[in-house]
Amino acid sequence: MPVTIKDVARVAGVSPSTVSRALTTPALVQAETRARVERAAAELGYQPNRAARGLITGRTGNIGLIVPDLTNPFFPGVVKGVQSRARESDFSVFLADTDEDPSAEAGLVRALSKQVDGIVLCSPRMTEEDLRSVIGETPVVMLNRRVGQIPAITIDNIDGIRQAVAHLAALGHRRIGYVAGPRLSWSNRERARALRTTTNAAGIDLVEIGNFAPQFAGGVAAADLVLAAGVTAVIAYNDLVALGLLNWFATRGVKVPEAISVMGFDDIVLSQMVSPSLTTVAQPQEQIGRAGVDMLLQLLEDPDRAAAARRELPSQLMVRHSTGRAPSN
Amino acid sequence: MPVTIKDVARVAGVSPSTVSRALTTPALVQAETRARVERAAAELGYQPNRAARGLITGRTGNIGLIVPDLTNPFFPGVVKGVQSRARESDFSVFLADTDEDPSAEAGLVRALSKQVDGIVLCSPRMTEEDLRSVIGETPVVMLNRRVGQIPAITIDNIDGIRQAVAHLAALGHRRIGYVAGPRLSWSNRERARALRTTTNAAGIDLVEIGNFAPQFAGGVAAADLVLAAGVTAVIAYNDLVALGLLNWFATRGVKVPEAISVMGFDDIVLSQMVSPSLTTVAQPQEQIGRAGVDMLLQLLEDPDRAAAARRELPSQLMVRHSTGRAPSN
DNA sequence: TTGAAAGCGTTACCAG
DNA sequence: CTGGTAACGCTTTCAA
Repeated sequence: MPVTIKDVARVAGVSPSTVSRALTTPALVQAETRARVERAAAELGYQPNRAARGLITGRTGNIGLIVPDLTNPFFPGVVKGVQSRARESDFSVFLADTDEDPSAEAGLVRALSKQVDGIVLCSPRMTEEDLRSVIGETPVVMLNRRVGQIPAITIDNIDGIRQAVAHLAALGHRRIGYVAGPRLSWSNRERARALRTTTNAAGIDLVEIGNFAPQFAGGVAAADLVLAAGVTAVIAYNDLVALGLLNWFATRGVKVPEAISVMGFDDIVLSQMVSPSLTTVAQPQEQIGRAGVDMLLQLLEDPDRAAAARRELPSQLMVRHSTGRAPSN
Repeated sequence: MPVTIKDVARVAGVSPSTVSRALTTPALVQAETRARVERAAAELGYQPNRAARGLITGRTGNIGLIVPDLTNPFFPGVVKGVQSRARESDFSVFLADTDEDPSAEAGLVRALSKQVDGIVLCSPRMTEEDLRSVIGETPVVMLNRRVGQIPAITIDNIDGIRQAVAHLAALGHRRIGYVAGPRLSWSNRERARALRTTTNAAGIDLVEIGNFAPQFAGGVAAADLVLAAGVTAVIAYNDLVALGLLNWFATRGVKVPEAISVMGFDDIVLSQMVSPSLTTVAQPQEQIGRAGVDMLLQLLEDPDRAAAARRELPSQLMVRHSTGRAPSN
């Protein structure tokens, strides 16, 4: 029922081959013939069948995107970036959500790999072993994780933490807490490590608390531990955790920032929607997504040259009310 | 390079036809042969090429999902539902985000339609005319909108509004505001209409304010108008708008719920993360997504019988702090 | 119950 | 510059 290349060929009075060329390699066909083909195609509303094309070219025009949890507002930002960048190059996006289940990741990659030209793996939690086995089979770009030479987009966690600590130090804090995220999260390990060296260099005491789930509930769960730690400021693994802290502090009657300063990481939109608004380190979410697709497309063009590509995006401290003033002590 | 059906056939010592049958219509092949094929397939890690299969069966095993804006936390919930239900039936999901641009919707549907068996259209804003033209070409299930006999999943907006108004009435409110959402949104029109009849029946004054963008900024923009309207309670088109109101009220020093009660709609996770937590009407987001896929799959099975399908899910008032106590007046 | 062959819509290759 | 033919990986007749 749908119109095929043969229909167009018949209407244009040429062979299917010529139609194919006219539409995909216009330079190879006479201007007049091309015009005739284009007219016929438009008239019939012809849309090439991508599956058929992919069968022979080996290119599907699709990319896969795997995220841990769409419910964490950080990821939709990334997804939008991937989406819009992909569409610019006429790629479609397969989306899969692993529900924070590391064991599902590898399977999903394998399932998707047959239908896509490459995969953007967002914040993968899987083991390095799984990772390596999986990237052997399909072009993959990782977001928010760096493992060896695997193509990856990351942000500058170290500098982000540096900015955060400098801010707290300037406010006079001498003892701060860190509510850690998932043990398997690369970002978490990076941030924790940066925090240790930075606070150490600044002569600030660091109390590490956790690990906790990278969600609101994780922050709620951590809140009392934070209070017990005797810190005047706390940095949470991400904004969601920070919001959980904020919320529990509010119900406990602990004033923020008067009694304790709170900082997040990510700059999800929510962080400006709460009061006090949340001081946080911004990750350019859409840009991360776009950069991931950029790199993947390069990788598809030229597997060798791009294979070594890694790119680090800047992070940016956003000072807001939750660290608004220095504590008295 | 990838392993094809022929490879499996060779290893199993049978013909490709038999492999195909063993894997897709096991009943048609002898138990022993089938076992041999399955062993070979597993050993080689064979994954059928869906594109090739689709070429001949006319089924892609993919569904398309189009949402207005992934950044509104309502939609990720729906996407997760679609995702997980689709995966249960071995379907993959193409995702597209229109960025709240109604004119992009029809084009996206057309672009996707060649690559999918059907499309789930979430909260479409496009005109009825576009809608009808588009559904003529591809199986479509709408979410959160009802137009004629087009298959659709909706929630019971009327009952949701009824519960909301009853709650406010019980608290003693006699004059309430409604911050309207997008003019083109079906949900918005439904809620506004329900609000008129319900408040009218209860002898409550209704002040309609807006339209505003269905986002945090929309609520911020509406807040002063709400204060000027002299209402003791306000219902926002959705939670995001309500959060915008809450935020602006906070900066204005207007106490919620003491000075004014605020209600949202949707029950996005955020609504429990702010303080005061937001009273809202819950829409079962994942369930909406799942129901949409359910209906789409039915529709694919049996286009005639299911074509008339429409399903309405219940909505549920969630009372929280933002309407916590009755106003004194 | 199994195999051979045709064909899905497209592009690539080779003549002309 | 264009047409014919083969091939992509799979399923589906049709015979055996």
